[in-house]
Amino acid sequence: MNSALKILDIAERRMRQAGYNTVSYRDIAAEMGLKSASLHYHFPKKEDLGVALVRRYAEKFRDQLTASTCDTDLPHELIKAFVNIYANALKKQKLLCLCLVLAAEADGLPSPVTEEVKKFFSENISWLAERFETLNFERPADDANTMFALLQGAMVISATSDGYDAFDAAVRSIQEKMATPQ
Amino acid sequence: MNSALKILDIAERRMRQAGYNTVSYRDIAAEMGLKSASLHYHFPKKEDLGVALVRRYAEKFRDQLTASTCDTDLPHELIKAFVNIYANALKKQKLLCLCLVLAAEADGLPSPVTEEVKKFFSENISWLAERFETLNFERPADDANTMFALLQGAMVISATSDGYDAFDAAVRSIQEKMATPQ
DNA sequence: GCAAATCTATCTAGTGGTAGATAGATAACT
DNA sequence: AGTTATCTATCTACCACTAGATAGATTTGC
Repeated sequence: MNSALKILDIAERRMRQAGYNTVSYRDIAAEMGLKSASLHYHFPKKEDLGVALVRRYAEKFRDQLTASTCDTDLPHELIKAFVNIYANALKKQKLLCLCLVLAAEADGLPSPVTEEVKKFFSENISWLAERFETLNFERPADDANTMFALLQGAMVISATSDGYDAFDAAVRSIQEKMATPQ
Repeated sequence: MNSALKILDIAERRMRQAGYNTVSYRDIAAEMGLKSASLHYHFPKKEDLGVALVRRYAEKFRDQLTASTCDTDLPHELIKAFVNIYANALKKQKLLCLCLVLAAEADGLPSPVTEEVKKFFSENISWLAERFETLNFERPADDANTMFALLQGAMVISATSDGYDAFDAAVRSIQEKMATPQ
């Protein structure tokens, strides 16, 4: 019953560490104490697992966006809340954004997976743009793209760094420039 | 003689499209009209190929930084020149930064490869920081990290996008905010 | 100057291992 | 009894990598 969930949990963690192609049914099964064939019962093809993974990830992300911390009229607070979603994942779980990792190997992915990743990006950038618009930013769409891109970039750079200096520096600078839109 | 170069060219292109683990000696050899075994003469282990690839990439990047377009005292021009290095790769070759792709799957890479990627990032951010410093930016180090992270993020997002709207939007916004540091 | 030795770059052939995936049996729960 | 979930066993395809041979170019020694 919760085997499917467990598979998703393990697959997500591993993919966020090393990418889509490095993760194998064998390894996931071994960590669960199952045989790799059993995983195909839950996710017939790896592509199915990939799609399910991104869909669940997008859903969890949506939940975080509707959480209390994002419900503010202060630009500074909103930006901080959004940044913290990724900052927490990076520093506490030491994991990158699933969709960032997948997008980096987009051409090597089954196209249904790439499609889901694409949706995740456009959905989140749109969400940010809408919020910026209600906060009367001058260029809400551009700023949303900038904010989102900056976070993804700061994450991927810190994947090979020892600490989080690069991430913090990148974020610090943008927070100052964006929190005062006028 | 230039087989090694050809291998590097093909491997770089393929890795920048689909990541390290998706690229195989077999596929590279097939494209060259050779047998995969022959590739091991030039690069004994895949790890050797990976390291050589990042080193050559870093070198080519260094050359672009010392090119005439980057030799300017106008913040606006410098930023534009730096942005164009990646914008050109993305739009003309439809390729992401090699190190971005590799960093996204860092935990699945041989550690010598990850080390080279790390060097590439720190080297380029340092270069930017130094230039920003001579241009009297208020926070040169932070701005360098922001600039670099933003570009990497904008690239990875546009890997799954149809056009370059997201990339252009992200870059447009940062250019305005950074070109007027005071 | 010629012969021997070495180097370069490729080949054929094969190793052991891992990938995702399938078929069919079996167990467990309801 | 039927559904759910896992098993065993197997398949085909691919992976990185190695051994050993070969043909041609280059270098070395006499």
